[in-house]
Amino acid sequence: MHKEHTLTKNQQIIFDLIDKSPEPMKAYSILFNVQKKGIKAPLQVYRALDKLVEIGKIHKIESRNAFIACHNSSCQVAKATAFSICEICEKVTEISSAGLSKYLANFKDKDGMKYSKYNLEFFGLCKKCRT
Amino acid sequence: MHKEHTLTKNQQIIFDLIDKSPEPMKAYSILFNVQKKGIKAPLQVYRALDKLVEIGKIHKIESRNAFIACHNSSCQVAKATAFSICEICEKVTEISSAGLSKYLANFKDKDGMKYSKYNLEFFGLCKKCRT
DNA sequence: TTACATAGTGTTATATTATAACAATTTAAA
DNA sequence: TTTAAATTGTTATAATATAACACTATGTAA
Repeated sequence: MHKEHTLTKNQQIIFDLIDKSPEPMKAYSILFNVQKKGIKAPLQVYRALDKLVEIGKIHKIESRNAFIACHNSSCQVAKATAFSICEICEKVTEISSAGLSKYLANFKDKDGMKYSKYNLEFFGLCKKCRT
Repeated sequence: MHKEHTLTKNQQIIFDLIDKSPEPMKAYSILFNVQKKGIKAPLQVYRALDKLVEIGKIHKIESRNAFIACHNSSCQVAKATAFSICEICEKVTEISSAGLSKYLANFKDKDGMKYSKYNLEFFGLCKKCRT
């Protein structure tokens, strides 16, 4: 479970928008959508995004420069993320697999180094697009 | 082993530069470095980068918007990549672990879907920066 | 060898993503 | 209450990436 943070006004507005979105949202699309709520500048969006990522309420899909809400309630470590991405429809799903996260959290490189933080993006075709 | 492709002039110039670099290179840094060789515009760089990524000669580090040469000669599937990234010095190393790639190539999500293509980025501190 | 398709090139302009710098305000803790 | 830390609002600008178009090279098949 996430540590509870009281979101500020801008953070709440932007989180709500991302949380309602069925797909990852890009920063300038977020900006466009919240302008009627008084958020006028890119920086206001990016600052809220940075904070929301930091506290684990949202994740950034690095290969897409887009953001989705975290729906992984068992996600202890907000910094360990895994997603599947459909290369046709661009649907993105957060993967919550105890096995996978355990494997990656325990993975050691050649030098015996372990990493608590990672981002994994799988690419393929979703059920719909495969048919 | 990579299928042999004859690189074009621009592709070769840009690959050589990235291949010699001890660290991932960003597109505009590449551009700056190859201007004396007659490559003048961003698009010339991006086109070569796209092709080099496509044929597996280089990889893109998504979280850094930077490119490194593939030094993983056993990398059958150029589309299955894993890196460790030092959060202090930004050193990036390609991970070649048969165990890891086997695990990820065989990973199935909830719906039983397997993914041949993935990108994994681990974050931590490298040996030097840990001390 | 010619003709054709495919891939690559060069160029200008522009779109998209993200941060710097600074002043003012709010919040939370000592 | 006072003080430090975080957040906000704002303008300007940096950094990353693609669109569109005309032209050129290369390989292949008739």
